[in-house]
Amino acid sequence: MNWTDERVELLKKLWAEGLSASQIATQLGGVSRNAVIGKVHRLKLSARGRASAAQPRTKKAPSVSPAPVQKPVARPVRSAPASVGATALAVQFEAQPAARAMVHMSENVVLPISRNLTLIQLTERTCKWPNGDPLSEEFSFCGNEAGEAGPYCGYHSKLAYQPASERRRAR
DNA sequence: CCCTGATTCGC
DNA sequence: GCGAATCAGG
Repeated sequence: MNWTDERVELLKKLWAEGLSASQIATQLGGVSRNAVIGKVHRLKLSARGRASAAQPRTKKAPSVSPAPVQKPVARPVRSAPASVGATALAVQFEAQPAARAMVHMSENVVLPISRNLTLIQLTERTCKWPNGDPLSEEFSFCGNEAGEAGPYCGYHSKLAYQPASERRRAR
């Protein structure tokens, strides 16, 4: 990939918006974050808007208290393979408002404070539970730290539907 | 270990 | 000019 005017413009824009070099790299595609940083320097853009200051990096969700949290959801029924996708979807949309409610309830109350990442911000270790309507502007992914077992954080892995074919199989 | 940007230097 | 490797740091 070469630095076309277009790509340079996009780079400038995203850099000004405060995205990290790696995020910009994944958006541009075909370049590494090193390449982005190198280019940024050659363009003498290093300063970057001064405004926002330091790094927003991981704010940890308030520490987990063992407080018994009720599962906000109806569980998917075990059979009906055909409707399974729909069932999972239903769970998702039912769970979400409940989860929000939980956050606002009291400070003792626990979990799902999502980092609300966009698709491109996901890594192999961020929870990929979707938040909200995929067609809306606010659509995001949970983004909390995913467990070693799967693509979701501890909380969402309990809500996620696991296809039988992936429940116990390598290869 | 995850991530960040900065710098160096062979190409 | 480019960017991988490396460094320094949160």
